[in-house]
Amino acid sequence: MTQNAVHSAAPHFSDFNLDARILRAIEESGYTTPTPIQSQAIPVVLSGQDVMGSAQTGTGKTASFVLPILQNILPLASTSTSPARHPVRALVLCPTRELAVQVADNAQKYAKHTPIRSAVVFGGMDIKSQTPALRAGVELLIATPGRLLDHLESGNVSLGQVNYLVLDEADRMLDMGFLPDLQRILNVLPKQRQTLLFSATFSPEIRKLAESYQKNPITIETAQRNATSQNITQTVYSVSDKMQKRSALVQLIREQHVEQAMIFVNTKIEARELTRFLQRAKINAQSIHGDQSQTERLATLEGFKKNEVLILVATDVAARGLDISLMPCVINFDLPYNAEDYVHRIGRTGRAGSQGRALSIATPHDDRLLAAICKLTKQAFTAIPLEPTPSREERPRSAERTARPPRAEGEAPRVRNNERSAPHRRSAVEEQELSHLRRKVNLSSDPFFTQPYQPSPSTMSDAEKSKHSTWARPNKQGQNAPVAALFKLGKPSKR
DNA sequence: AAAAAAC
Repeated sequence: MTQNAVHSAAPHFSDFNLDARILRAIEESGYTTPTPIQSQAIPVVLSGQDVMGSAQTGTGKTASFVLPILQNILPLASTSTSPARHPVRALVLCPTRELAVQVADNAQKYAKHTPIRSAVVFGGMDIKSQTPALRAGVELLIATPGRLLDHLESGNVSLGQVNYLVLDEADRMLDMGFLPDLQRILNVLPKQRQTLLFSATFSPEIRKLAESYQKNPITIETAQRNATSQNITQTVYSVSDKMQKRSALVQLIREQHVEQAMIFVNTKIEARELTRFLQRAKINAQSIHGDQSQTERLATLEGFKKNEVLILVATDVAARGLDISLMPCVINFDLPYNAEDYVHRIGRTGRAGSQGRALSIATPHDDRLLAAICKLTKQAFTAIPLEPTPSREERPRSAERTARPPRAEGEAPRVRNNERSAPHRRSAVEEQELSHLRRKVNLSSDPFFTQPYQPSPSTMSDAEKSKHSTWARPNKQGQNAPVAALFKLGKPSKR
């Protein structure tokens, strides 16, 4: 192994003291140059120290703990068939089931030429199918907390020899909802262990809390704290009230040429209803949220990865960690309640050096949420208004209106009603009106749509601005011009 | 104020 003595060329994975079998798997995955978080974290994890690692979304945090952990446990991996010779040495905890699956897939990929055994356990699936692997023994276990506790209580697994603990999306794992389960797991782990925390975001409170779970942690930050990826062009659009959001969304999808996107909403009900709405507008949409069966969630995510589904309407179950290759666009239909979630949501795009777009829809009601996002990510947004045309006659008919009357505030969500009013029951008039919305609008020559970023009258210094390259883009049209352009072109023609 | 995570 090269020890990186005098090194002028670009860094390479072979610079680390990794076993040839691990290096081979890295090579087969097509990676040559480690990312900054990998360059910095891997040696520290190999050295045995605790790490609190934060790096922007899509910069390879998973490999930065998986690779050195594999290296560290490799000498202990037995080829014996005795379960007793295969205790769990390393445990990775994840906040969602899909993320656990993804991390496990990665671990499997990097471990494939080694005798290290790994398994993943998570809820919502038959527990019996997970038991044999645990009973046979695995060195590396990836899990969601609840199901892991279930297996612990059933005596399917023992964690008494876990020397490496990773909290992936650590700030989430340490929040109130997870803390009790996490504490119960920590209670059965050896005190003598390495604890690694990784996330793109750490609030000051969580950062402080995290310290109590680690021993002299080395903090590794490869970017400004809580920063969004530079690869993502972020735009915020405003509408005057909540009822405008659906038609604004359809406009954005059509006029911004959104071909594949994740659309985030704040509730499971909204995920279901918005998906239904988009499907009626003949948009290829599916949803993913916690009220679905796990089988359905996994199938939908697979379909989205394979481009069989173009629009994935998601709750924050899909906000963190998920790596969907070259996914080009994230839309916040609702702004998230936590500013950190904004960073994670938009981080589903612009990964591994690719370019991405993030569009958000805000109402005046969302001012405080937007302000919190600006503050956290150290950016200023000027929302671009998307106002409906003034006269009732000229106003574009929203697909929502066409499909069914809008739901009044406070009225119970009409979930069952929705199920019955399937697209084939639409009247001819409704069909005709919907066809307006489906009309393909070619706006590629309009400067607004080839120049999506709206710079803000900034209060930032030039030095600060230079850290946010997307800021510097001038808007020759002036702030209101794009709005007018959008509305003129967005109007359905009366024919 | 909501989502997620065990049965």
